[in-house]
Amino acid sequence: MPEGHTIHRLARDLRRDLVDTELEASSPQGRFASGAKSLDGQVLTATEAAGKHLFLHAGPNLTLYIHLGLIGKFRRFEASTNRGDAVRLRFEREDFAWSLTGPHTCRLIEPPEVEEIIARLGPDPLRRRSSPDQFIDKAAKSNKAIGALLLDQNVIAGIGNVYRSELLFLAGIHPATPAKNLDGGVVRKIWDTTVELLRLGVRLDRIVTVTRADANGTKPGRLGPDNRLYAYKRTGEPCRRCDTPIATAPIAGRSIWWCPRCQPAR
DNA sequence: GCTGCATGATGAA
DNA sequence: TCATCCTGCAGCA
Repeated sequence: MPEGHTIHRLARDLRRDLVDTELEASSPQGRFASGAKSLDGQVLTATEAAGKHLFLHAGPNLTLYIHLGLIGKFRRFEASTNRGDAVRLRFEREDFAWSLTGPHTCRLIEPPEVEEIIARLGPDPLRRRSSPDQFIDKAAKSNKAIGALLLDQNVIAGIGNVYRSELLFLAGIHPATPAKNLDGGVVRKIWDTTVELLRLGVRLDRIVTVTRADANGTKPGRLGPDNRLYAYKRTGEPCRRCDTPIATAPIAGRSIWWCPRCQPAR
């Protein structure tokens, strides 16, 4: 589930649940035993998300750095449903627990590394002061397909495989279009849409891109599991706007989906 | 029960 | 570009 919206939502939920409290940390599965031991008893001071990277600050020089990767999850369980198994890190409370499974990265780092990680990311549409300028500049100079560029975290941080298909659908751009062929205004518009969609994703805690108009008046939050997206994984199904079958092909090593009519090749 | 895939990133080739 | 890592679960026998 992890694109940028997931991580920012986690930062928010973990902040509400755990900031200013003493952590009760353990590593049931054992792979983070020493880290959990270091965190145990520390007070969580702040949480922070940058792109798909999550930072839990426990004091001025101790930060837990988590990247969920493709299959990682960080979930909140009621105490009664709290299960062990593959849990890399658990924060236990009286009534609930946060359980981290399958993360790509989970380790303790110090402030300089936090800065390095954030510095090498492209602008994150969900961070307050981020500006699209760098993204627009890089796009203007890139020979890469826009479908590939949107996945490059050094160019724009937080977009994943679902959002890249959906953003290009909404922009009416064929995913194989070289980024530098796109007008700056078009790229800026992609950014604006990304801000909008990621924010909605944080609020709903799920990816929804279909607009009200295309959902026949149904509120996006009420859309069923099969009508929240325009293109992603809809191979052969009719486009929600023009009924043309959705196409797919690999770009940057992963499948992308588009509507051949709404997003014609140029 | 087993296989393969998944909203990701990396290091080797 | 490809294999690899991490886990869970849909789809299949």
